[in-house]
Amino acid sequence: MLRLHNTLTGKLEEFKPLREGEAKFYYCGPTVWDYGHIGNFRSAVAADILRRYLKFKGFKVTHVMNITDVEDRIIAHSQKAGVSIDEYTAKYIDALWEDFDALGCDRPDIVPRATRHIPEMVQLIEKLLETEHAYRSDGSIYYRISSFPEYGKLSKINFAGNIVGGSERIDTDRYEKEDARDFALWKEPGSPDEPAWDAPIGRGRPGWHIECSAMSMKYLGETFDIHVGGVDLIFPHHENEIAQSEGATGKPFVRYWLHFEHLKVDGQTMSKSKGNYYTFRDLAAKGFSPAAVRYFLLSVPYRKQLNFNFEALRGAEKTVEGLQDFRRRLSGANAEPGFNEKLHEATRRALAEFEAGMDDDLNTSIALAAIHNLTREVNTAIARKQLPADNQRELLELIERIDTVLNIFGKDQAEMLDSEIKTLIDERQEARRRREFARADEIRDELANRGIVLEDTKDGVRWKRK
RNA sequence: GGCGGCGUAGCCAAGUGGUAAGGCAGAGGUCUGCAAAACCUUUAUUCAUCGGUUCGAUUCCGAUCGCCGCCUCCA
Repeated sequence: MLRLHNTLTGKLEEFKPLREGEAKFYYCGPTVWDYGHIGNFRSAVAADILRRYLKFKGFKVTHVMNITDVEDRIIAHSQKAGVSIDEYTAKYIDALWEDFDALGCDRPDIVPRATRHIPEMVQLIEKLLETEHAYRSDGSIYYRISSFPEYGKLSKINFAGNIVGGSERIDTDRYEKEDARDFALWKEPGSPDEPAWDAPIGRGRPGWHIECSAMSMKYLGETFDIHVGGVDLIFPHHENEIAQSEGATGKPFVRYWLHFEHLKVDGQTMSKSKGNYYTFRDLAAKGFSPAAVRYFLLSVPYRKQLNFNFEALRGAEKTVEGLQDFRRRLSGANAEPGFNEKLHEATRRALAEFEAGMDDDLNTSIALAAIHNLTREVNTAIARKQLPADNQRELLELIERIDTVLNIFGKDQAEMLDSEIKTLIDERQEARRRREFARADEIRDELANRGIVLEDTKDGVRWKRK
């Protein structure tokens, strides 16, 4: 039984999809503008884990992910560069998918683009105008928050003692709004050459929030199962999505809201000005493997703030190497026919603990602990040459099954070595046999320089690529 | 000022009203020609601090200190 923490109710709730056996979710992904920092990828990996675990639990999953491409900054920069929005965003989006793939995230089923869904947004705005949830002012269209009494139910922000009260930060330029909280649905272009769309509601461009309401409902229905995103989106973005969608349809918008916590760096906010701002590519350039980054990002439950530093990432690198070595060792072990009840029990227990952890609001820490406990036990059995073939098979199946969710064990290297390297390895074995260790070490160093790491075992030499 | 989250060993951290998971690093050992890997043993009388409730608190309550986020535009 999968239980998820629902921001809407503040409680851990059993996940029951709208339609038996199907799970549909919408992920407010990174904006094109700043997709690359590792905080964004923590969310991306968390969404990936959710998707994969829903599949693990047997749900047919529909995963929609948005990459915002009508942000003001994008418009400003594309204008400055003298290119279209599409031309401007293309390189960011290509890079995003490259990183996404490298991090072992499955591509979402649908990636709608705001720029391709203007008619849907316009339609939604028209509906909101009809129902008096929206009003025109000064060429723009705003959402009337006073028309939606439930406003604030997600973020639980107390507006009474807050915004209207003492804040000096109210934007006094915004006189055209009826209420300071009202937000733009459709914006009049600031200048004639600013990118804008002609529509029955007037020439303009969409406000930020409307795209998610329009696109999520288009692909997932007016009410759908899960909506996820970073905690920073709870207010105002997700609050506004609820207001727009429920205002327009009169139906509940989303049943489960999940929010991913932020990443800190050395206990501090990650920011460019602090010089502690890292992109995934920065880390890759420093020699960290994508698997290590993925492991690090998923090693702590998504609702906990995760503190990044290089010592921790080095730890993740070692851990992932250990897990991948384990899989290789397991599949390469010379197992005798037979079956060991105790190992079978350990295997069964590991799966049960993995699933119990994941069922508890996707507690990956617990899930990983179950795996580590199992690998130690199995390593001991292998070291003692007490791994029967039936257990070996069962264990490999388990790893494969668990890895459909975590995707950290790496692929089995079925790769063949080229003959030159193979000859060198044989030559080294021969040198070792003759106890010409200087020569043997020389060859080992030579291979290491070519990225081949050797390990001598009782069953012969094992190699891996570094 | 309002609201929320967090503070657990050198590092990343899980967790619970009943006496601290897991990983990395460290120490000792086994194995090895040496490595590497793996295995074994070991590493928090203690969970920011101070009070309170309780038979019992890291876990509940209050205060204090520190860190993070939201409360404004843009996303």
